[in-house]
Amino acid sequence: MAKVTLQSVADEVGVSRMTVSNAFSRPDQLSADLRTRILEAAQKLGYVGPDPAGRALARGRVGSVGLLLNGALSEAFEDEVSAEFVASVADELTKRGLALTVLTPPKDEAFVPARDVAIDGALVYTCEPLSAGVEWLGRRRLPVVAVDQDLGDSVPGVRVDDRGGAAQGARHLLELGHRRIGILTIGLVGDDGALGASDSYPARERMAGWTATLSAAGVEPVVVLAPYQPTDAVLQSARELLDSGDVTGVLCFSDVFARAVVRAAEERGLSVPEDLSVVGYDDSPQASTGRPTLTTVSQDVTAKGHLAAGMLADVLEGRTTSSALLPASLVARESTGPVGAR
Amino acid sequence: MAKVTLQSVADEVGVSRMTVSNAFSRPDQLSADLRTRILEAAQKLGYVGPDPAGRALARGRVGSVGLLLNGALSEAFEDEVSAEFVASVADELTKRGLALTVLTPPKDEAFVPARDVAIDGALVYTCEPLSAGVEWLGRRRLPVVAVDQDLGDSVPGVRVDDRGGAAQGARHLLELGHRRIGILTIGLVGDDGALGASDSYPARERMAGWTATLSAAGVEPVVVLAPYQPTDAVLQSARELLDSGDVTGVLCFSDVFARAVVRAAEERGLSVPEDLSVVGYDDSPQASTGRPTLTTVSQDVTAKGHLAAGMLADVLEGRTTSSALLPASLVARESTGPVGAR
DNA sequence: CGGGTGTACTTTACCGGTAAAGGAAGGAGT
DNA sequence: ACTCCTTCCTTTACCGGTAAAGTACACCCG
Repeated sequence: MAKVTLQSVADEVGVSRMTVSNAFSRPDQLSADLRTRILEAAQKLGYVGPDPAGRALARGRVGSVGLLLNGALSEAFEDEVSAEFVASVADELTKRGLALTVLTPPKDEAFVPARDVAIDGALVYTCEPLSAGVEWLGRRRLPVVAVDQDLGDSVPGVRVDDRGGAAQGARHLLELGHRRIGILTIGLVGDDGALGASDSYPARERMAGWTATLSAAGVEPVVVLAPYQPTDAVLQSARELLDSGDVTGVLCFSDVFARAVVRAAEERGLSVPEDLSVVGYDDSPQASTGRPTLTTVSQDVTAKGHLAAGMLADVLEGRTTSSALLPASLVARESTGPVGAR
Repeated sequence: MAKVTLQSVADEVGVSRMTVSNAFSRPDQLSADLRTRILEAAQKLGYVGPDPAGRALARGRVGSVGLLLNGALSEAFEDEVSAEFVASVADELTKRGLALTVLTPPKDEAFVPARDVAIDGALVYTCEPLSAGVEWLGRRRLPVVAVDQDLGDSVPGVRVDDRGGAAQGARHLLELGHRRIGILTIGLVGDDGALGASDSYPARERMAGWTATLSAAGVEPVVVLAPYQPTDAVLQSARELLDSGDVTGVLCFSDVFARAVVRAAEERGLSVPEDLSVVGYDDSPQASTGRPTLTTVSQDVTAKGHLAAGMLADVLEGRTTSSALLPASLVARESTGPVGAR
């Protein structure tokens, strides 16, 4: 079967190639009658519609944007909050006539998604700013929207008021009378296998929010780092935190971390919140599902996704956009209570 | 800044366009020395590398494959098991030099991802077979690999032995002495809002495995349907199941369903597994994390993703492939026990 | 009846690459 | 010295579309 192109349909009907193109892409440019005939001929020949690759080249737009994620892709998808974000991004993009292409970290030099995949722009989601992927996107001069991250003033972004959210969590513990407070935040596994502080936007901002609030009250927190994964490593860090200081309250980087702290507390015969108050972060589904339900900092992830995707779509349509800062709010649940309640 | 193309670099160096193309894409076709000069000139002019869109048209291959998901995208991403699958697919594809483009269900006729996005092939993941997306992929004659689904003999696929897995779950309960058994499986919300049986491959096969095994033992199960989402609707169905029959064991379509059953049981003052045994499905993280840990049916989702992606990549490279059936195995944990243990 | 305004197509001129065949020059083998 | 490879670069011939400007004819109006 010879390949079916616009031209073959044009020949069949006896019109110009351009007219067939219009029949599919700009119906208002030809008479309804001719359009019908063209569509029928196309059907007969088995022509499905304009080839996206050819169209992309001619139009100069591909119709798909990239999503650049950090290292382990599985992390992003397995985390309920990230997953929700990705879903809402895809959702909004579809509305705007764009598809979503996942830009994974390259396995080797031969194929680098951020360099080799046809996209019109990209969303950069919690990558460390120095990521090679970000650099390629820049070299290609692709429009980029940063999410939960600061890529400089020239790159518009959507960020959450992580500092403010963290501050609310800290204030909450202070108001409950806690003075010996621990922080379980995220660390990056370095080359030597040891954990170092993460300089990602959320890590930095949340830490800033916590420490600023606590030190204003004269409280010096005990800080312990935990890796993003796996579960037992997180649990290990949680144990470490409980053992290293006699804390009555813990501020966590995520709800997963908070759950680990709760578990470590139970191992030690401590009840939450009677003996230990725990504040999570993200308000992921498990915050309200498990027991005790977690006091946590909530953000509207869906709105974040819609907004980020919309911003990128706007930029691609030639509109100008400016960065946005979304609010975060404390949700008090069962995992926190007055100090010394028992 | 004028657009920088292969040609402009060629002019700068004084070689043919083709040579510059080779410098980037086929280094073995020119001398190392010339290649260096070309790369330097490219750098100087700000030429990043061959434009993916142009390359796609010329090569006839785009370098990206689609992933067609069912209705709500958020479902796929929020489910830990699906997320893991997607991650492993993306992982394997990257190794094979392919990117992953998410084909969302269209919001309107104007933009239909499965029709309008440039891809070389697609993975179809648990879509109801009659999905419009699948049809478009067929019309475009794109290579497709089906996952957890039967798209006919002409479409290669990766499936899990859901029937066998379900049978193991059922046999497990029978061996523990259970004779009054309930099944909480998935239903589709129909147009009228009522739940109907799902005819998806996993739903059909698991049900077949359960009922075949149970009826061979002379047990007639109580079957209740639950929607995939949201949590409280699932819980409602779980309550219904417990109320509608005096069962001592329940076989569930997923671990989420199983958790709902456990919760409904607790509401009624029943302990798991003393008063009620519950079998989940999928062995998702929450099966081993929460309490009680869930007896469930495990499958190697990562292997499934790698395999499916690899099969598609093989097809694109001209190799022939045949469908695969992966094993499923029962993992006995705390949520099941001998009938009448108390 | 001349001129302005649509409507409906066609023409022209690209979009940015790559595969495969073509040639020219240098070296090895006999 | 002649032939046969190789190596390295160039030539030719597309890949499948679209934007924008051009042409032709019909219609409306004063």
